[in-house]
Amino acid sequence: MKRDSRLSSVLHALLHMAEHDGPMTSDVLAQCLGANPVVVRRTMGLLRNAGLVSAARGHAGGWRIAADLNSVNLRQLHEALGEPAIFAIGNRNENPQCLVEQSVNAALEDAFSDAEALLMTRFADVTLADLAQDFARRYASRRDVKE
Amino acid sequence: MKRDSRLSSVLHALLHMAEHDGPMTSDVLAQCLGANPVVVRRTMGLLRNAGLVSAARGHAGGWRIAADLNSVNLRQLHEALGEPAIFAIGNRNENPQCLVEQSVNAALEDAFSDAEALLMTRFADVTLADLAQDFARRYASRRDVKE
DNA sequence: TTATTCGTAACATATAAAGTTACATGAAAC
DNA sequence: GTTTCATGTAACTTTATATGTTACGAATAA
Ligand code: FES
Ligand code: FES
Repeated sequence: MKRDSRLSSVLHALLHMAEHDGPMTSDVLAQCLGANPVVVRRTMGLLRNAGLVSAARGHAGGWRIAADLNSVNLRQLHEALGEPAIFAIGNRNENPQCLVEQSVNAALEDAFSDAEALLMTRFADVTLADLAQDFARRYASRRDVKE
Repeated sequence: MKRDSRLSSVLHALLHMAEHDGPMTSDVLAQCLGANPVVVRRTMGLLRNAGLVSAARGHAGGWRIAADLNSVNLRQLHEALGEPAIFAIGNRNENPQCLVEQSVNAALEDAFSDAEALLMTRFADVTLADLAQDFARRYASRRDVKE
């Protein structure tokens, strides 16, 4: 299965934007991510719909963050992306008449929903500001190594 | 992404086999699951490699469970299937030089590995015997409704 | 008026799960 | 021993979905 990497992508883009003055264009972000500008627009458009970023057209246009880094967490971003399916493993048949399949599905769904709940809790706990700080720490320690 | 439904499939097959005397052929299981006999052989073959089922060829051949229902849990089955990827969401680039991406990946992997650990714990807690019992309960309560 | 940039539809490609065909191998029935 | 039944597997096809690409319209500033 091909994994959905949009959350990773938008995080990368947002952190890049956080470290950058002024708007960044889809083309620049796409080059940064090793992705396609249209895909960037498509994906960032979802964040725009959620009010997390704003877009401006024309000269000196592009994307900028429209929220406080402290107030945006990973869960919000996941939601802004439409809450895509988290698991690559699933039930064969979601609406089985067969009682055996019902038992199987119930057991699996129990386990998966617990794991999903934990993941969402972890996501809610990490803000863009946290990531920016982690980046700053990594940046500083790399400079230490160089010196 | 297309979700991997093999765990669900083999559980369905195993419970069916648990309720059934004698071996069951790939064709019968496939019909039960609404799947393909070759896919059944392919998938059950992994369980055979793990010693969980045995296969016999020729007349009166087929698959049978080769372990105590109490001693087989969902985690073992997941492992027997080759521990396929659990998440449909992932990092864009697993080996980034970019420090921003490193921060993003680290944060996401933290959250995902916690969720995966919880899922594996839940899986380890559910045995085939548990599922068979749950099935028996559902079967009984359906008969109650009918009467 | 021109250059730039987003917005979006339509189509193309890539990847992986599941399905399918084909045939070899082995075991029981006759 | 020959036939029938069943697994074992390789090779290929289909299907689903994420991502990429092309094309063009709309808005905005130089
Ligand atoms: S921050 Fe732009 S390439 Fe990673
Ligand atoms: S148990 Fe065979 S169809 Fe569900």
